Amino acid sequence: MSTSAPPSNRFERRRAETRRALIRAARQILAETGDTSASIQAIAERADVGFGSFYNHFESKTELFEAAVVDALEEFGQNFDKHLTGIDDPAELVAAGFRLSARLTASHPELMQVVRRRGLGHIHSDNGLAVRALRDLQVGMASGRFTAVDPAVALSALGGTLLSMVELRFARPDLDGEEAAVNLAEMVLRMLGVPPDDAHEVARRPLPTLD
Amino acid sequence: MSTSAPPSNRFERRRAETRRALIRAARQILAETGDTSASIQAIAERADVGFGSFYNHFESKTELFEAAVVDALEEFGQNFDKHLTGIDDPAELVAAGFRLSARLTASHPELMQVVRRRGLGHIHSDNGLAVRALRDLQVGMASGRFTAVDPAVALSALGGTLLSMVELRFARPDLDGEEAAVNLAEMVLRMLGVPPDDAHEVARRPLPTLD
DNA sequence: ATTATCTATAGATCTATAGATAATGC
DNA sequence: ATTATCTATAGATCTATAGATAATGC
Repeated sequence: MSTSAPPSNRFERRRAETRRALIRAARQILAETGDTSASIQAIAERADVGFGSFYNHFESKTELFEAAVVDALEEFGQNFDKHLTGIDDPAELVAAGFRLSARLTASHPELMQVVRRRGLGHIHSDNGLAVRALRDLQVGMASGRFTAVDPAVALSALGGTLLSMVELRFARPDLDGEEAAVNLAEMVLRMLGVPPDDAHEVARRPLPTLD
Repeated sequence: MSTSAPPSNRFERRRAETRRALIRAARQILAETGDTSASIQAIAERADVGFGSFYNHFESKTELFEAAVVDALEEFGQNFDKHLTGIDDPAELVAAGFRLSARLTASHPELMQVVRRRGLGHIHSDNGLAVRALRDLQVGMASGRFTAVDPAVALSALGGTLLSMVELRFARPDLDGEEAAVNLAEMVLRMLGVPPDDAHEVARRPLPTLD
């Protein structure tokens, strides 16, 4: 579904482009105000697409906005894949994920505003990011790096703190974002059962360069 | 504002009742679907109030829904006041707050659905609950019970985990709620810097009876 | 020939207000 | 006499669709 075959001909490419334009417009609206009451007409105009085209792709506004959220979460996950591959230690992975997310609020504010406003409801859904996080948590618990608890509980705690950090970045832009991220990462590691000294050190390891 | 003078005469009482009915209807809608696109007419009907009355109290739907969220958070805070007074240890207070919140999802689902859907954006606002939490965190950091960090960071972490626990209760009703709350409370205490042994014990102290 | 997009529009719905009605204060 | 509620409604806006247009496949 997220990895459907690349569009083979010009027809399908154009169709895909129209769909993308609508989703992009929906994402902008979610990021700017989070208010989904904009008319379909206004959305189509923003996407620079004919009004009727909307109905070639979506049955309702709700469906469009939901697709835009899933799309954003997928892109968020791809950033993790891109920048954090090769980190084996689950604890280091969690810390790096926090710090990466903090940086993304600056470099990709539109994307992260969508995560901020709609992420909570997807913590336990089967999107790629949640699935990967769950797997990393389970690896960490199996190896003893993390204290064992119900995986759903650990995932909740991790997702909740991540979202609250994103919220913090946007609500308090006056604070030093890197410092807040490191502090929160350290706290989250302690929460997961990493000894305080260890948590302090791991949270401050150099990050892989994020171009 | 939240503690305005009690309505002196029948006029004001009736006026207040109309306003309450509208807010109650808005809260129901927020709890049921979170979809704020219901028409003002539909909301007025649900509140069993004349359509035009809406404009005597609110200028827009946004204003009404915002008032409903503030109202819900206030009620959430009152539950803390009612059930958790007399607990002096900040760590115990945090743990008891988590367990109380978990129980409230069962006993007051409508209230807690609103907290779930709209709480994140109010973690750093000046509602009563956030202010109290901030104070308790600062007390705990001053006394050394908690590890000192920027209060806004601590508040984020606390609020985020609390909200994710509420999310977990609704998303995974199959899990044992009391157990999940205790586990999360223990994790949060570790996160705040309470030594693991302590955290384990404090999270399991008997709660004050919650009638 | 097929398919998506686009324009135009009918009909439904919604918002905001005006003016009538009902209830209370003084 | 005052004030809030209620009913009715004008005008604006929105949704969903029908039919024309444009672009590509075969």
